Amino acid sequence: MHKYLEGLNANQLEAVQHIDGPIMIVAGAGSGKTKVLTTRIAHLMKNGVDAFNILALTFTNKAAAEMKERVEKALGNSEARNLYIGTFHSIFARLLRADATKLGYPANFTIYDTDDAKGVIKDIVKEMNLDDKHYKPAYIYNRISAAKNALIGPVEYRNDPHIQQEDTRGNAPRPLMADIYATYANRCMKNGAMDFDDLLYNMYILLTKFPDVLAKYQHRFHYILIDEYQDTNTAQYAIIKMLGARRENICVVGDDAQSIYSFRGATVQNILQFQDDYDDVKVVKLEQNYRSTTNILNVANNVIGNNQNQIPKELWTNNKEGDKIVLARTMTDNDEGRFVADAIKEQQMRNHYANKDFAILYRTNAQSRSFEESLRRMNIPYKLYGGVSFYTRKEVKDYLAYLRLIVNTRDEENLKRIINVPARGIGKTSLDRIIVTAHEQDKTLWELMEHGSGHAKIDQFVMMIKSFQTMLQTKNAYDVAFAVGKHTGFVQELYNDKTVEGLARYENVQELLNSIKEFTETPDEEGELLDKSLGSYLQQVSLQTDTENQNGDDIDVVKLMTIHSAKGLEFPCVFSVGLEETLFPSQMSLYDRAGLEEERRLFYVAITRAKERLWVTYANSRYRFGSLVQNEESRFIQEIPVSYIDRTFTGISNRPGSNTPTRGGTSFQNENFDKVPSLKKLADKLAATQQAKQQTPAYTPPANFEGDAPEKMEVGMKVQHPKFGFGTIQSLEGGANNRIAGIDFGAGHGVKKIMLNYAKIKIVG
DNA sequence: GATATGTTTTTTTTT
DNA sequence: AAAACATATC
Repeated sequence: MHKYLEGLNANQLEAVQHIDGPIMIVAGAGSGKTKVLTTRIAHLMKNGVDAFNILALTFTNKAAAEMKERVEKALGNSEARNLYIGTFHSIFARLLRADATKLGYPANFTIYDTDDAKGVIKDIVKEMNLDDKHYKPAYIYNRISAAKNALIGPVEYRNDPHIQQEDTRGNAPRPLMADIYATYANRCMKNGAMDFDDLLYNMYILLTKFPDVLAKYQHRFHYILIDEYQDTNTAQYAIIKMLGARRENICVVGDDAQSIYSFRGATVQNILQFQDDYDDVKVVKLEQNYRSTTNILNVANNVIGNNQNQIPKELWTNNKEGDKIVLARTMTDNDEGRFVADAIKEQQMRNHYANKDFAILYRTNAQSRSFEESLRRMNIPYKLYGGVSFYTRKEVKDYLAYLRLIVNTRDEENLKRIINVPARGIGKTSLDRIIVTAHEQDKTLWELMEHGSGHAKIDQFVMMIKSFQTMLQTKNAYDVAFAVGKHTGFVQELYNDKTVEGLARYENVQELLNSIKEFTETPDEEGELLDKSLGSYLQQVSLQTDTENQNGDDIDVVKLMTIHSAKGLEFPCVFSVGLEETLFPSQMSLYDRAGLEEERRLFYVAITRAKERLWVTYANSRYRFGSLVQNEESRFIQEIPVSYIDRTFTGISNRPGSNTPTRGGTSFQNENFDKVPSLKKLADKLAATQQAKQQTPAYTPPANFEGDAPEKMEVGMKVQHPKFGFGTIQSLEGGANNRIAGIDFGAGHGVKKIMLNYAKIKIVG
């Protein structure tokens, strides 16, 4: 047997050695899925398949990079670099470059991220004179996104009676949705830009409308492999089907129990029905788990057993039993943070774990705060994955906007973004005038400005951008980017800002420049001259999320991330935190079975990331939107059989910084919890305060309302405000010309800081 | 046109 | 609580 096939179990071997015809690999968590995929690719190549004829699609760049690396290792040569391995989005972006002009886009089209797209929608809503409180850009974006992922274009959208009903019925009708969608699609094309969903949708359109293009790729890709097939949406499904129709050498790998992306249009039906899509589908189940202890796996199996819809399978392991899992309940989110940091320290002392052996997994990015604080306090190094991405920081987006504009001047969004950054005297009024004229003449902003605008500062700006464009042909991405930073004054301005935030911004821009430099300095591989142009750089950076490329695997730090970003990863010790109703499961998911089952699958994913030790934690109360809220424990807690639980901790131990007393350390029966108000009491209290609010009569200001002079005010005085009504002065601060009073207006408005120079305040007693 | 101040919104999850 | 946004003032 070949060396690369050693160490595979019977089922894995069967999956690897199947060469022609459709195959579905149902791979449970930790069953060696990536190993099978990579070995199968190596096996195909050992059997004479050319790397150029293999297409492998993943969901993250990280997964793609790992796959490429492991194939290379298995092969022992550099042939793997010719493989088409990448995310759906990056591979399709690459393929679309070649034929974008057929669809009316420039070859160097811009890729809009979510913020860019929402910005365009916001502009459109404004232009149509609609209320953006009702036509919320985020809502519209999601709706358009869902349509595209279901292959519903603007025309189909308008003509679909069911969709029209959704948009026009109900208590919040949005009858102009179809118009906005159509305008948005037009605007994007005019801007020469595609959003994330367009990369899929337009790929589908390209293959459907141009049979020669379809034929080209059908002949190129003899073997297609799809990772995480349970997370594919309708558009991805249709494209795969078309690309693979000629040979049907399609290999899909997935686990219906880990389907957690339905909000992105993913439909688990794709994997459930794969066997109906093709004749003679070979099905291989990988049910042996090599990752987790028996206890952890049993917990996972029990939890997921509460779901109704699933492919029957039995995940088992030969691994040792391991410790029971630790269930911990704390008073507040801060206590939860402290508990986790303490537990990490304790494990490091007792069992000699390194920092990088720990992961803290949460439902929402906003939960990271308390863990960051506690880890920092205990000097435990950590790294945050996801959240506000490096590439969505304002200064980075501004810099990239310059670069994108230079490559694609059709794009108004990026032009508008930086035309006055740094300030060069082209303000809102001038800009609005150009926008109106351009739209009247059906031209892009750039077309209008290009040949002289009659506005000296704008002409100067145009000349500058043009000078950068001349560099595109001869200079690499870094040289152009550097020149842009220098000649626009952009970098200088950030450098001059010596505030803490300004310093951070300057550093971020330097980091961006470094990454561009790194891009241009990647050595050419033999026989292949890599494209180091700015256009090439922008293409890949637009699809980069910084969960990747920050080679975090090597550094010894605790990792903090959402469960979604943890998919596909594993850690010796895992903390699954925030198991509270309305948080996990999320509030949004509580009302239908499908939503709840997806949350449960998410919990399943969290549990199955753990190899050796697992903690499940939750807090009685936590800050949300700046105010303290009480939560019940998650229903998922009840689904963990008590026999696997080591309930060693409730409450928070008695240590400095904690104001929660504990008796006898960490006992299960802790009296603190008797003091937690019952749900009933809370509900009553809530109702009472709401009633109080309603009983406060609406206040209407008297006519001819005149205020008194600021210097007359004193603490304790009863005063009257035209909007807030009667109140009492609680505090006074600021100098003679800038007096600020803290005034308590009672139940309706509470305490407000009022600037006495501007507000009219009348003394009434 | 830029800056300062006040008001509103944000939280699912990501390519 | 923080950020994004909108309005007012210079």
